[in-house]
Amino acid sequence: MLRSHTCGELRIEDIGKSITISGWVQSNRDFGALTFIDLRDRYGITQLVFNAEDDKALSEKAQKLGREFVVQAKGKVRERTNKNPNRATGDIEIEVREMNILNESNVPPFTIEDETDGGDDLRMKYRYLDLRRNPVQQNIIFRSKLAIETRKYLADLDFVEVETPVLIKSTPEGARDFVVPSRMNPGQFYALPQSPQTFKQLLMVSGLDRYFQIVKCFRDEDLRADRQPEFTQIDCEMAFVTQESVLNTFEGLTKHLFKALKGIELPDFPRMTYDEAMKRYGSDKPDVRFGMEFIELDEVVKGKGFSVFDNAELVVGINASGQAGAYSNKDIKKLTEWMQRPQIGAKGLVYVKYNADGSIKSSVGKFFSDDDLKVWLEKAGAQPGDMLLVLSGEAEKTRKQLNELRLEMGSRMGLRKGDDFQPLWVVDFPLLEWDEASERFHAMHHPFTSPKKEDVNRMLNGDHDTMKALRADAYDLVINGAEIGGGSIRIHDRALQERNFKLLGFTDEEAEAQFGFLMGAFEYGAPPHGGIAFGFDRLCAVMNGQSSIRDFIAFPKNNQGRDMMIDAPSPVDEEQLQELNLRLREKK
RNA sequence: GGUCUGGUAGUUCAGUUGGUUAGAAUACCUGCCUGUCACGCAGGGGGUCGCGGGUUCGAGUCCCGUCCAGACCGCCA
Repeated sequence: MLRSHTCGELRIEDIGKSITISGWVQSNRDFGALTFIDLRDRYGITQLVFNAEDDKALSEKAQKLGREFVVQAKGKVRERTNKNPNRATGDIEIEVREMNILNESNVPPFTIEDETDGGDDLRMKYRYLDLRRNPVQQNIIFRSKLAIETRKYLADLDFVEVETPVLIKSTPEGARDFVVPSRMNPGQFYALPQSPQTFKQLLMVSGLDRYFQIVKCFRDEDLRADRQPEFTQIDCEMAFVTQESVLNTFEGLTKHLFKALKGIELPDFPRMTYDEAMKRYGSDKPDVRFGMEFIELDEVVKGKGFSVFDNAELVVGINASGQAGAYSNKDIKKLTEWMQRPQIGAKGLVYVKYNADGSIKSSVGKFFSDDDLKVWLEKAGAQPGDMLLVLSGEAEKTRKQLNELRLEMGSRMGLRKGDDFQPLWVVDFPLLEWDEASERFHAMHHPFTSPKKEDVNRMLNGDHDTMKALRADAYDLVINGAEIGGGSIRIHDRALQERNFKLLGFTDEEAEAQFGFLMGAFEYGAPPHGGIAFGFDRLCAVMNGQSSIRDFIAFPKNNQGRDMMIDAPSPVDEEQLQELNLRLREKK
């Protein structure tokens, strides 16, 4: 028996017991005649004591234990003379009688502690050591529990977990596909799924009624802190439902997960249309933990001879409450420069400080009298001490820029608290988005999304401008400004689906070649259906107040899509290429 | 495809206007120490300053290129 107890479970009640524990050496505190070893495993840390008076040879052996050695110790639990209140096992220690070194360890390249000194690349290269650290281990355990609770909740609602294939067909729509050559079909390729979308719809045609899957998806796009090339979704689909049923079901799931894992009872989720979200927050995934909503100022700023505003499509601002005193001219200048960085690209930033003493100071004081500015402040509901920040220009761009500013100010003002969770549904997304560059429509969600019932006829018969105004039964779950999930009611009618492909620029032949199987299925009694997919990694991160998903994935990839531990991707043998009928292009 | 930040001891970092033998903390090694839990004390070893080129009497420092890492924009139906 390598252990009778874990390193986390012995307590004062266990005093006197003879036990065996195994684990890793966390630290070695050597006092000559007395040696303390902290032994660590997933469950905790227990202190071992070696006394040279009792057993000199054993004590000397203990003195030589290095960090991360794997050790088995047999001995007696005893009460400590100096207790450690910071540790669950701090009342007891093990008086060791026998010790075996199960394995030695090199000196680790970074400290295996809650706060490590290791940089990101080292941690990724030695991920198996990083995963020994308690915070990362807790994240992985959290993820496991989240998956288990998801399965429990959905299974109770009669959802069936179905595995869909990983080797599927490449489609040019949407994200880039990862592609896998087929040895048995020379010159042909599988693609890894960006999502199991068409399969889950087919399962609805099959009458499975309620499907879910916790499933890996793959997208060959550039990465971010919250984007990995392979990621996990809680993927779901339901037959005979309206949007309302889908939202209620997955609001229920989300509430259950927060209750089960965080002990938090979330109130009902507010709903906001896409248009409203854009108008009030300049984003389709607003962080509603704080207000600072957009204030449109066009009516009160135009026609006063300030050409920047007069020529702008939109003049819009936010009120940074209580910030007038906190920003010197230099600070404003810095903030303006921050807004002018190419990532944001604002032309400038207008401020109006409503000072605590009631006086007004503004970067556009030359063009507007105090009385003019007071009208702005009134419109913004500003109080003395507040500061108005105003942008102007082309409407869509300006809203996007002000969204960045709002989030930045929210962060600076400490309004985006990690332990505050504010979910909302964003609904009524546009069905189609006109892309100027390629002069064609793109599906806002995906090409299987149904227009709203009242828009179906307009979609079948309308002109170009009508198409721009079509609304979809598409919805996103947003928590704290992060898009956690998205879904829609799907098209289940062949004619409507054909029309949609046509609008998206498919020829009939292309649509048939790529999605004929789906449209064919629609002709055999496809029920109305809809669904949703949650970003599982993101949900883990957001529930823990973090923005990077990497620490919730056991073996993540870096910015370049590389696994730095196994060093993938890597070249393959010429022989392997030949077998796959592939030839690499000569390097230029 | 682009923008920004960084790369100096095992690790995390400092390194002034270009100027002597490149430092600190921590880790590591040796010795001492019976109540530590960030143990303490004394001593020691440890550097291709990412790589290549250039400017200069002289480059960790300036310039050009390149590689790597991170954040972001584009992209992500």
